[in-house]
Amino acid sequence: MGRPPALSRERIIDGAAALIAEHGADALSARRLGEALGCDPSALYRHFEDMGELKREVGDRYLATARVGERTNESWRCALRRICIELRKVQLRQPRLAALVRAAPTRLANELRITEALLRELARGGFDLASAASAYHSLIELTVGSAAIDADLGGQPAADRRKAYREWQRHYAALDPIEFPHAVAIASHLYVGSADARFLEALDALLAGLSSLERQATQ
Amino acid sequence: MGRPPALSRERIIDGAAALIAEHGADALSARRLGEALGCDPSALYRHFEDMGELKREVGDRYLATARVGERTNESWRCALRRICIELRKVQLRQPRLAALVRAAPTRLANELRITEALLRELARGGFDLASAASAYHSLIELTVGSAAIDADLGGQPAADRRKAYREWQRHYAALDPIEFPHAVAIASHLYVGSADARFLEALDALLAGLSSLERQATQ
DNA sequence: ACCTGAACACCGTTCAAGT
DNA sequence: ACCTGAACACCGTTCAAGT
Repeated sequence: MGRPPALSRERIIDGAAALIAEHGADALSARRLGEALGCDPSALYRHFEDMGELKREVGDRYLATARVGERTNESWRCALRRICIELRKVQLRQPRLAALVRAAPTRLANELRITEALLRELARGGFDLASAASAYHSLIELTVGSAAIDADLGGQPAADRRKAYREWQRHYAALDPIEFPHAVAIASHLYVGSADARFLEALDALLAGLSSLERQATQ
Repeated sequence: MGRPPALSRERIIDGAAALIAEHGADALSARRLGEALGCDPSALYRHFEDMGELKREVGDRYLATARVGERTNESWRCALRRICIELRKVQLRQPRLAALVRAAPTRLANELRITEALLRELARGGFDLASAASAYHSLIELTVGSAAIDADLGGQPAADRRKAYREWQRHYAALDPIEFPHAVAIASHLYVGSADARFLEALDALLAGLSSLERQATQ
C-alpha cells in the first residue's frame, strides 16, 4: 500500500468520481472526499475553487463514454436518432451528474464531439445553417430535457419504477369521471412500458416534424 | 401585531412559499422557516413528515396559476400549443420549485387539470387512446424537460443570459475548424434569441410530427 | 396536545499555523 | 509549496422535557 500519492487535480477527480459511483452524488462532500483521499478536507481548496468546480470536472468525464462517430450506409435521420439515444444513455448512466451538464453547455471536448456530430448529420440532411441550428436546439431540448425528467427516477431499481407507474395508472383510473373524463378513459394507456420507450416515441415524432418542416422550406 | 397565530399546515406552507419567493428555494430550511414563523424548527415536524413533504406542497401550489380552460374557435393544435406554453410559463416562474414536480406527477388537483386539458385536446384532434397517451407523454417530455434545462439559467436576469449566449457563440466560432467544421460554421446561428423562442420551435416541430404520424395512422 | 431546547451527525469554506 | 486543524456559520432530524 504505502502512503497515498501527493494530491493532484486528477487524483481528486478520480476520488470524487469513485465516491459518486459507489454511493451516489449526494455522498460527495469535502469531508468524505478528504477522508477517502487521506487528506484534510480543506486541502481540496488548493486544487479547486470550490466543490462546484470539482463537480463540473467529474460531470465532463462521463460524457466521454458517448460514441458518436460516423457510420457508413446510415441515413442522416438514423444517425441523429442514434446520437440522441447515445446522449440520453450517458446522461442516465450517471443521472445525478447529468444535472451538472444540463443548464449550460460545458463547451469542453466531450460535449463538443457530440455537438459536432449532430450538426454534421443535420448538414448531411440538407438543413441550411439557420434551420440546422434550430433543429439542433430542438433535439437537445428534448433529449437533455427528457433525461432530466427521468434522471430522478432512473436512480432507483426498475421494479420500483414499474410499481410507481402502475400506481399512477390506478390513480388516474380512479378519478371522478365527471371532472376528469379523458384522464379516466386513457388511464390504462398512460405510463405503459419504459421511460426509454416514451423518449423514443417523442424523438421519432420530433424527427418526423423536423423533416416535414424542412421539406416544406425547400419546396 | 400580537403573537403569531398557532402553527398549521397552511401557515407553514404560506411561510415556506414566501421564503422561497423572496430569497430563492435554497433559502428554505427548517431553521430559517422556524424563525420566520416564530417557532422552533423542530415544531415543523409535527405537521410534516420531513422537509420534502413541505416542498411538494409548495410545489403543487404554483401550478394553480396555470390557465388551461377551453376556448371557443380554437383548433386542437393551437390549444395544445397554448397549454404547453402555459405549463412552461408556470414552471419557469418558480424555476426551483419546478424541480419538485418534474420527476413524478403529483397527481394533485392542479396537475390533473393540466393533464385533463391536454388529453381533451388530443381527443378532439382525433387521436385514439393509445396514440393520445403517446402524444401526451411526448408533449410533457419536451415541455417539462425543456423547462428543466432553462430553469437553472432562468433564475438570473435576462442581460446575464444574453451575455452567456454571446460568450458561447464566440467560443464555438473560435474552435479549430479542422476538428469542428460544422460547429464553427454554425456558431453565429446558435443560441440566437431567447430560450422561449427555442422551445416554441421545438414544440412546433413536435406538433407537426405528431400530426403527420397521426394522419399516417388514420389513412 | 403542542412546542421547546438540547443534542447528534452532518455541511462548505477560510485562514493562521505548521512542516 | 503544500497541508493541517481549528473555527465559523450553517444543515435535517430526534426526543426528553416542559407548558
